[in-house]
Amino acid sequence: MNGLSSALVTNVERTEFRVRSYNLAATLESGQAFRWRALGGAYEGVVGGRWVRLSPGVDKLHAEAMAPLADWDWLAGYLQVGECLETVLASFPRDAVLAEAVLRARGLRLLRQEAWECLASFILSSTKRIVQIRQMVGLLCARYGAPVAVPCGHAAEFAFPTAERLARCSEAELRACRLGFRAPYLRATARRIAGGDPDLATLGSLELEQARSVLMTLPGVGRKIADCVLLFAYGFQRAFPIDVWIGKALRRFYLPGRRVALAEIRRFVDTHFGPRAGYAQQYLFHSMRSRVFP
DNA sequence: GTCCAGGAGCCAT
DNA sequence: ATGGCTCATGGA
Repeated sequence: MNGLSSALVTNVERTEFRVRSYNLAATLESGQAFRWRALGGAYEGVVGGRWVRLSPGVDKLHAEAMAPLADWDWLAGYLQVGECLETVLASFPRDAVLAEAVLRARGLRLLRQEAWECLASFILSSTKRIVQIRQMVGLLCARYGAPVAVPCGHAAEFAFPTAERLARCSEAELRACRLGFRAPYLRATARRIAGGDPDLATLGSLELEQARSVLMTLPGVGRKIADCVLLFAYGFQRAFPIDVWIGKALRRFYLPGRRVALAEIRRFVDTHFGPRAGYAQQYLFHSMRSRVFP
């Protein structure tokens, strides 16, 4: 190895997070975030404009990122390694369906993502499969994201594009990223966010319902996508996104035998799953997706 | 070909 | 309030 590449390789910094029960694969592949690529047992992605490689260990996660780093708080927060999963599970109601879902995805966690990336990604999510959302997000990043530092010899990586950058895109440029009818939604919302109305940095200090109604003023953001952002970016753990999978699961296992409107499903969810309902939702979602039904 | 995907917005009841 | 229709795109 020559001196140059050696110097660059040493720019990778490493750390470990001690964690009780952390299912990295289930967490990073459960449809919360769309930028992680599996490489063997490891995962590579970009968090907060930094390239990251993660791999699971025994009661720990190994992490790599590029120097210089003042600290690892940004990654610990994203991964929510300080969250006590036992406390979360203890808050769940005793019901057999949820219990099985928890067993099927031991160690699944909720991430705490950057608000704009989460919002923009879920605007793209409507009537798309997760693999296709990943493709759209990947195209946006490659074309409009700022390049980030990567290890020597590593393929180029890009940050998630800022709202300001996407606000300058034409609808045609966004459609060229395969966004389809979501292109005008993303463009219009990017312009709102770039203009500072609403200010995503202050939403977290509002009450859940208040923050939700602000998000729902954005083009392309209805109840479901608002709840995804509230849960995955702001940590409102009562938020309970109901997509087609979750709706199917709730009707089948909790409200069977008759035709049930979405409003009734919401009333059931609010009373049944408790203060960490959103966490329960993620277990149910993962369980439904990883299972074959007759 | 047909069906469906981590929906939203619009319009007619 | 509630129920249908349309909006692109790609994979099974």
